[in-house]
Amino acid sequence: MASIKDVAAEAGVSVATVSRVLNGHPSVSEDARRRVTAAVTALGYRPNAVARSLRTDQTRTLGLVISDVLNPYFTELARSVEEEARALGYSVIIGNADERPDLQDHHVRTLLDRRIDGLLVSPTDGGSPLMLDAARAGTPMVFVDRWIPGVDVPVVRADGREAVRDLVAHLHALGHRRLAIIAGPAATTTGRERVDAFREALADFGLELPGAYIGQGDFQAESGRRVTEGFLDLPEPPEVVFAADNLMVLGALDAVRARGLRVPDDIALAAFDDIRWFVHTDPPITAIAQPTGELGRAAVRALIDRVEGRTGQSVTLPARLVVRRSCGAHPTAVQRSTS
Amino acid sequence: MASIKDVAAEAGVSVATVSRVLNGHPSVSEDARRRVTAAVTALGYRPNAVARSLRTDQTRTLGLVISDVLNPYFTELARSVEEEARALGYSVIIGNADERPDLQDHHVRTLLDRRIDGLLVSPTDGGSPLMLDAARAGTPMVFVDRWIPGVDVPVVRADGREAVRDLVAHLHALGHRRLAIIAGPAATTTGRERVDAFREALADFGLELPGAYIGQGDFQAESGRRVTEGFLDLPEPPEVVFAADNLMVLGALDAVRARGLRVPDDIALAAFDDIRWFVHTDPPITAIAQPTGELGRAAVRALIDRVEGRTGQSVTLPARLVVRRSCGAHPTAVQRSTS
DNA sequence: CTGAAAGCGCTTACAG
DNA sequence: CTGAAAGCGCTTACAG
Repeated sequence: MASIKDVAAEAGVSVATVSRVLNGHPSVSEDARRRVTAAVTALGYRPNAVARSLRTDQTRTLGLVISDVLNPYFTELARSVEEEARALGYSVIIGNADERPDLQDHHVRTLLDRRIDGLLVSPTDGGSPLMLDAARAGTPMVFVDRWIPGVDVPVVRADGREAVRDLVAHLHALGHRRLAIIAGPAATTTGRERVDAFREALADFGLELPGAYIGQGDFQAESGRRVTEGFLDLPEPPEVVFAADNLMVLGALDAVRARGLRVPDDIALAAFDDIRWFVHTDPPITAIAQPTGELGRAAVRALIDRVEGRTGQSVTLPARLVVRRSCGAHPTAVQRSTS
Repeated sequence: MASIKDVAAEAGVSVATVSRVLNGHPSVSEDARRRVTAAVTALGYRPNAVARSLRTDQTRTLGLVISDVLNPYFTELARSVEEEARALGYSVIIGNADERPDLQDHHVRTLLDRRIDGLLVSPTDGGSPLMLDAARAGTPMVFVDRWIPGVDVPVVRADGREAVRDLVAHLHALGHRRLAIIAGPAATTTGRERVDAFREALADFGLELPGAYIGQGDFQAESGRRVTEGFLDLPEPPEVVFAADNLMVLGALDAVRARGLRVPDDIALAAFDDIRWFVHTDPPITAIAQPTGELGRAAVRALIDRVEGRTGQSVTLPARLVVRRSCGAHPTAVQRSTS
């Protein structure tokens, strides 16, 4: 592969001059610029980003560590992150933690070794020493969706409190009183917050959230199935199961189907995170939708602000309830969205 | 951030010795090794992968350019690719082309500039000069799922011919005679092959595939909707619509639903690529499943073979039909899978 | 406007 | 077993 030296030789100038025209430096004669450009195309020269990074101490690359690529929510997040980053002149390298702290650490380490300019993380756990150290050491960092309390890092996320309250109001209006939740891992903020929001909303309606109605999931489909089976085995099963993410509701659906039960007649279902398929499931699933694209873009902007020395801000956007049929027929007054 | 010099100073040895212990070189005294290790942990030193890459001319990184991250098929492919690569000591950087040739080129260029060791591509089109040049210039490369004819690059893919024939047999047995297809872009191999396989299978049953029954899609949901609307507007609409990927069938479902029609009573639906949600759609969707994980792993092995100087082989794995209810009730004899 | 030279952080023959 | 030194491909003050 042709190097800058080859280009310099071909153009009859020094490598310094080649570098200057490559980087659009103003003080280069028109003649030199023309010859360099010609040499570049003649040789099919492409600058070596590795060498450039070593020299400039910047990679124009952002790292994104997501909890699970198989989850459409994160996939959409990743897409908007890459899009915004690209628009701002950065590349992004994605690491998939698969909800495993060890894998998460592996990716953080790899990304740090590659000297990415900034790190976007949706932590799978309470934070490993590695990640905490990186944050303290001053690596530009921003948390998206999930975050780690007590660390001085901006957080970009959706607040689902209002939407969860709307959901509970909807369920209550439909006559449901025994509501259960499939929670995410307690080590994650979203795992805890969604249960808290649910519990508080229930309290507003004079309802309780008994321990038996809190199933411990891990944001993966299989745990949704397991927890739902447990609910169905209860002497008094819940009337509604609210899954804290879109994968666990898939598992819940599997479990309900395996028992030959029907939704919403025998049991109602709802989920956090909305995906396109929910319109076409049997029945269409009521869900809480996050402004995913906006979150991704805001996170990138906050991170790049930090990378470039500005102060990146935390951002919290509201989530919203999308009512469908999985919780039962409902008065049109409550209806926020039909599809 | 501490550099190798700092470690050398701290350990009281030369940078050469530090490098040797870092790379597990045998000829280092036990004493030196101990002091270096101690210095490394004391300083929290992490080797700079950028510098190492520049020096060794290898990045231990593979590039993966997929057609669409929002498509669960590619997401699963990406996951298995990363997994296998990691097991073999490589990282992977994913580029999402969003089915756009220009974006694909952008990512190929970026990846090449970063001097990735090898490139895995699922081309969105017939191949840009950039990609063709890279292949000719000897960049280790492997095509997955889709490929470009006439280029000397191994191809790892699924052959859906048998499964498509099984699908047509299934449809024929159910009494369907007017079968239509939503095709992928003619510029992609999968866009063409699936139509060909469909046409051939129809011919085996004495059926034709009229031009009006071939809708031109682009592998995205919206095109599935548009094409399906066109089919429904036909004086004689098809009895079955077969979508060449899982996103377009989503659009088809949207279109059918918008007209108030029912599947399979009014129109039958089937798709290429199986996803977990198909079990829970209304009705469950009959699909052709690819051995996605296997494809990803085989592609990585073939690519790493090339990277490391061995001859990476092309691999073709069979796809299989998964019968559900979207094409109508069916004799259990034909049934390959229920869920 | 232009070039010679230093240096980014590593690895690796080459000597000893 | 160990170190001095060269060099990977760039960028960028410094002189001119």
